[in-house]
Amino acid sequence: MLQVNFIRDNKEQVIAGMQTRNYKGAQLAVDKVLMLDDQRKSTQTELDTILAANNKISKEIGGLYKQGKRDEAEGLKAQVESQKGRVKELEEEMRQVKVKLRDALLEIPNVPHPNVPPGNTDEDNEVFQDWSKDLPEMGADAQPHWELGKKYNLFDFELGVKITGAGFPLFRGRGARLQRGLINFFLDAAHKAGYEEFMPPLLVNEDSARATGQLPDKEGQMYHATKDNLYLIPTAEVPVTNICRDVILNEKDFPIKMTGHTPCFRREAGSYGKEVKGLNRVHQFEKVEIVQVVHPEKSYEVLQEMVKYVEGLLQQLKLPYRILTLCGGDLGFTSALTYDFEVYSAAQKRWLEVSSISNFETYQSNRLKVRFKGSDKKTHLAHTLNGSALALPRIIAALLENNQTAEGIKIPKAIQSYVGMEIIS
RNA sequence: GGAGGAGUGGCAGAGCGGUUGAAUGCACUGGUCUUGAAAACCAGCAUAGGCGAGAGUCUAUCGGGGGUUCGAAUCCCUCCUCCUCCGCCA
Repeated sequence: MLQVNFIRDNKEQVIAGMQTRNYKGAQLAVDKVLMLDDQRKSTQTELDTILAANNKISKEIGGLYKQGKRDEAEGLKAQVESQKGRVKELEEEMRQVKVKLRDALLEIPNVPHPNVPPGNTDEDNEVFQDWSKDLPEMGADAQPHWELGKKYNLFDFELGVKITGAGFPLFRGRGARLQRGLINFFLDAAHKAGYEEFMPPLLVNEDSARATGQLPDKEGQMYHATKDNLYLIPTAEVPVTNICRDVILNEKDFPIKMTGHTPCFRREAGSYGKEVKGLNRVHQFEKVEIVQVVHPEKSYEVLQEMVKYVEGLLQQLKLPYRILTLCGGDLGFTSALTYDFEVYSAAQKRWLEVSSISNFETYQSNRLKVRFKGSDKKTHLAHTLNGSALALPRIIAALLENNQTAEGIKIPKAIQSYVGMEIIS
């Protein structure tokens, strides 16, 4: 979430940003935050005044007892005692106003970067780099990946249903090896690019889920192990970013580059139809995530670097891709600027999103409390960024569909040594 | 899962009801000294929030939450984490 003081100092900018996102009632939401903050301040001022007086008297009582002046001490005791009711009231008021303020702040989205194009839906996203000119033509007999998976026995949705339910694919044989090879390929690439590799826990506690913003906003998106009150991670972003929670860094620690492969669990409640056919949308999938925590002055430079990095991966895989700048209406609530990567799925004749790279500026770090000591010796919030590099199912879908030939599915050179095959036939 | 012990500043470690936001040591930062460094010496060194132009000042925080008390790091309850022993187990 945004800092109250930032909202106070940049009120017009915050409201304008909310309008870019087609947020209704921006002015009202912002005024509510400021009003609640004023209320918080005045309550604290009153409370602090009483507490200061009480503390002072209590110290005097200590002195009086030492001198044996019991009667005087008793009188002062009564004086403090008389304030207790009011203190309780104010403390309760404080608690309530803080909760209200937090809730109001959660309603305020991040301020979009000036480069964010206006617009309402994914139709309005700006194609910032496009390879659509030489899209592969597969012919009428081209098969979608779910047919190819069946044909070559790479994955089995029916068995996934039997074991768990819809949306839990079972990879087998060469399909499983293809996936494992790709994961290793992505992890090795991240390692070469200077990211530290992590294998984090796949269940997280409430604090972690709250810090990266899954709670309370996206509660329904996560699987919840209620007995232990733990959540299955919807992305490695959650455990990996939480490494830096409540940490005060030194400027020389930047940039912090982290990566990790994890399964991701998403309930995707309400999804159905063609959009979710095959591997297009599933409840459990593999993903390699990259996360950076950087100095605020560097974050947009780093965002470009991350885009270039993901671009490099797709080029090595020889997949036709395009990069989109998300418009105001499609931009994630917590992001200031997001680039989506889509690969072309030749048999389905559609673009599939495989990566989303975002700069959250301080929006995430404010909740995480990731700070650093600047050269001015003060603490400041760091900027956080993350992106998929990459999500597996749709990459696999596109690889299978685009590389199908009469002889079989050709494995791109870059990953042959990882997969241990040149062709799936 | 059962029994016992413990959680204090970046680290180590005192304090166990009264001016203790917290001794001391180490680390760190600045200074003196030195050709430079080390050593020695001097000074500084938590986070968040309120008030204030600022100097500053007040409040909260000694694993988390709650309670007792005029007053809690110190007493009580509860939860969490770590250590030791037993049980179970890939």
